[in-house]
Amino acid sequence: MAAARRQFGELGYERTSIRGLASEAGIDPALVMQLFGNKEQLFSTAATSGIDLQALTSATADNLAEAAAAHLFADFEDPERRTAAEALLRSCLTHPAAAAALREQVMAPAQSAVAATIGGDDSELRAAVLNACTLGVTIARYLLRDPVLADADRQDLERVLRPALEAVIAANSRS
Amino acid sequence: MAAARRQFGELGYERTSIRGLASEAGIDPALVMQLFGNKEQLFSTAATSGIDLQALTSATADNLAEAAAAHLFADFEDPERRTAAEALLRSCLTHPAAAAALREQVMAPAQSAVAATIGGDDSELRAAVLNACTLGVTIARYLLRDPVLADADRQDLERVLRPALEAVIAANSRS
DNA sequence: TCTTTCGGTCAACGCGTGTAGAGTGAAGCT
DNA sequence: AGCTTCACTCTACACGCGTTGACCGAAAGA
Repeated sequence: MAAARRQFGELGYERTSIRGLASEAGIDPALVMQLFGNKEQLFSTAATSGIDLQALTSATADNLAEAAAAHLFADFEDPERRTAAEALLRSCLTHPAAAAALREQVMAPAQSAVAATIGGDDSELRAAVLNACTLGVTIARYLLRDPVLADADRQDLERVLRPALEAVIAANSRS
Repeated sequence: MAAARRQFGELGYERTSIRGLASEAGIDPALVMQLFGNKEQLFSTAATSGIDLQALTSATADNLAEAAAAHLFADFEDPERRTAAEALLRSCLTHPAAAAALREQVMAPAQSAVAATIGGDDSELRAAVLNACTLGVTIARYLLRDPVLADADRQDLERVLRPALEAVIAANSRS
């Protein structure tokens, strides 16, 4: 199961084979079938478990930008939680179920939580933009491994990113 | 060739088969081999052609945020240019060559151009964050099709996003 | 007109995949 | 001890894939 998450996270859904994953785990491929029924089901249980949006929902308007930035790191700096999040993100552009899961189980709840916190005009759109920006930084840093972002200190990155998030939060009037 | 870009853009590298793409184009799969040699080569010529960073490199510090936002739309609102960009982006998380191409042929040049324009402390890091944010919005809107972002007006989206980009550009002092 | 070349097609190979079903050995119950 | 159940493995199937090399008809050159 840990092997499943690791391979899904590293290779994506399509390139991950049940045979390869089973051999990494030291078990028989057929056992994987017996336990999870399906490659699809294995993926969805591997990728959608361990998603935790509490940090976002419990934030106030004051510390929202900080919470969003911290949330970005919490999912990926901790090796335990990283694999599940990486599995979901890695396949979200090529696997329809992963895209749907990310949209409906991560982005939509996060957006409504953020929208409720910031309020004002366009709160939904601004929440969506805020999440899209953190998504972009996450992808570029941890998945795409853009050299500048991947090698940056967490503090430096947070210091640069936070003004952007705060700008989205603060611009709550139709100009 | 148009069919190749379309399928790579819609399905990603792994799910796109030469057979399927050839039948959409009404030709024989073997002809594709003969013309491009390889699935890999076909992909790289389909995905890396038509990348145009001129809008970014020729921007000044004053209109950089505007140029970056406009650049985001230019690649995806125009159906002609969209397919190539979409093909590259769709596979950038699962196909190593696509990731490398995106990093080295798109993000790195864009970052150095932006960094040169904004200058100041951490210019490289801030350029990377700026590009990551536009990348995130692009992915969420056009690839992931997040409902809020996908249905938003171009003007509304630009109005919300621009303050964020400007904040990254403007925060050019170590606090 | 005969020959060569060339754009294009056909059938096929070898491989890796997800998946199914029969089989096996140990453990637990009566 | 005998039977049942369970966790697990072995073998095999059917399929779709990228790729190849032989083949074919038409255009061009002698």
